[in-house]
Amino acid sequence: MSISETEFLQSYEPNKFDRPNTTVDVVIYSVIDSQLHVLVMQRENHPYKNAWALVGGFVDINHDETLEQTALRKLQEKTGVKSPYLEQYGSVGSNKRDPRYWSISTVYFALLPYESIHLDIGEGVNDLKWLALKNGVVKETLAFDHNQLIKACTERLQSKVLYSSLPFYLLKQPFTLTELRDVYQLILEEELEPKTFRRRMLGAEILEETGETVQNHSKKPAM
Amino acid sequence: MSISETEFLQSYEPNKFDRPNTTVDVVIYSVIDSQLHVLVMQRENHPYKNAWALVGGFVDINHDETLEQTALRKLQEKTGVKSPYLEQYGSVGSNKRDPRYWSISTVYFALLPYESIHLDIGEGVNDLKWLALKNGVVKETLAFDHNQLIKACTERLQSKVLYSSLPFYLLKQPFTLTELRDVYQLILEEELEPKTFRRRMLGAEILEETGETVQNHSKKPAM
DNA sequence: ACAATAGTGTCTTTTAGACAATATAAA
DNA sequence: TTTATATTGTCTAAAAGACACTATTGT
Repeated sequence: MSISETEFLQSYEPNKFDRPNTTVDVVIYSVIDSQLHVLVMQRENHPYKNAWALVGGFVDINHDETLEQTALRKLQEKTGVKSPYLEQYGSVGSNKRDPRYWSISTVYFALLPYESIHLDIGEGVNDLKWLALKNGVVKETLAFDHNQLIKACTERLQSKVLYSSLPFYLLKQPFTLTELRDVYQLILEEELEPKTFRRRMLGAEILEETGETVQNHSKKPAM
Repeated sequence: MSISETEFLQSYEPNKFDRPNTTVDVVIYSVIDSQLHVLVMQRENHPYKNAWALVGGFVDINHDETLEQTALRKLQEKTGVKSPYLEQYGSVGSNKRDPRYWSISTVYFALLPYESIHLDIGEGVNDLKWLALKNGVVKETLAFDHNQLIKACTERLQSKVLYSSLPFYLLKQPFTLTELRDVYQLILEEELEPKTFRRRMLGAEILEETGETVQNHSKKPAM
């Protein structure tokens, strides 16, 4: 009196149970004019019509093979970048965060050098713009819980930065050690001792000296 | 020629779009006989009928208000524990990981003192058992991608342990510093200098001395 | 007294921080 | 030469590691 797994799968009906909506949102970071920014898009449709929101959208189970592919697809649609630094922050899910329905959003964050970005507004979106981050938050009020998501992602980013190479992904290669230190300082919102910073970076043996020099103001460093 | 948000919401039909199945799985850690263990349940139904799997199940949008509540519900059903240490690892989602359908699992991990657990098999489950962790993995092959999930969670746990108080949640209070050190060593799978360990723990000012002593083998510490 | 384990003293090494000193190139 | 910024030297302070030593209690 039992069926095999094959028989079970053949008769499986996914729509027999109520399920949450599932979306992916991406916090896209870049450095513009010596300030950390996040990309947002203006929604063309309800809910939150005309409000600004994180880059994101529904998981398309007919085209996306994985959650990460949903994130990459959204990111590429808007910025043209195919292989960014992309990391999952985590998921938020509740019956309150989206007025339509019980909703889960899996949140990713991406780090892109500004020079590699070619914005493309695409469908379902009125406009795109960059919002400056100050103290880990943006001033403008965004759709859904997206202000909170930015805050949480930025805290995660800050906590990971000091002993990692994440900020590399915000700069176009090659870069000087001073430029790199500036980016660390932007993210952490605090000063770093130049000497200590160099010691750590060179000690980590991730960097490679190019021999090139820069005629910016005075001397020039390596990468 | 446009409708208001209220009108939009009234006519919203969630089932118009295909959506993934959404589940929550919990990696429940506890220390038994000086070994780190993970709780698994034997599935009563297809798919993977009779195979062992992490404690978990579908998000019930009619009863759960948040994703975390789904995790807490599952955890309480099986262990009776109401307020464990619970943290989200993240989500995995793909069209391959569940033979039924495109599936997202949001993975949590929990730390419980073994003494506070009262196992309850409940419905949909044949049996429950603890699997010992060795080198961050369990020997037995589990359903779905659950072996990978345990591995990933354990790595996360290891990376967070050293400068945190997480292992406190695996011990029943009060405990001795030696017991605490043993737990750190179990998780990290390496020896810790007793002197250095005491310095750090007492320096962190999270612990409180009880004055009590233990007649275990010889002398006795504080908490 | 001895064995076993808890806990301390203290020396060495490593790492971070502070900050003065030097180097280079543009104006 | 002056100025601005990059880069180094070096002293100090804090933390981690090593390891021998002392303390307590059951046998």
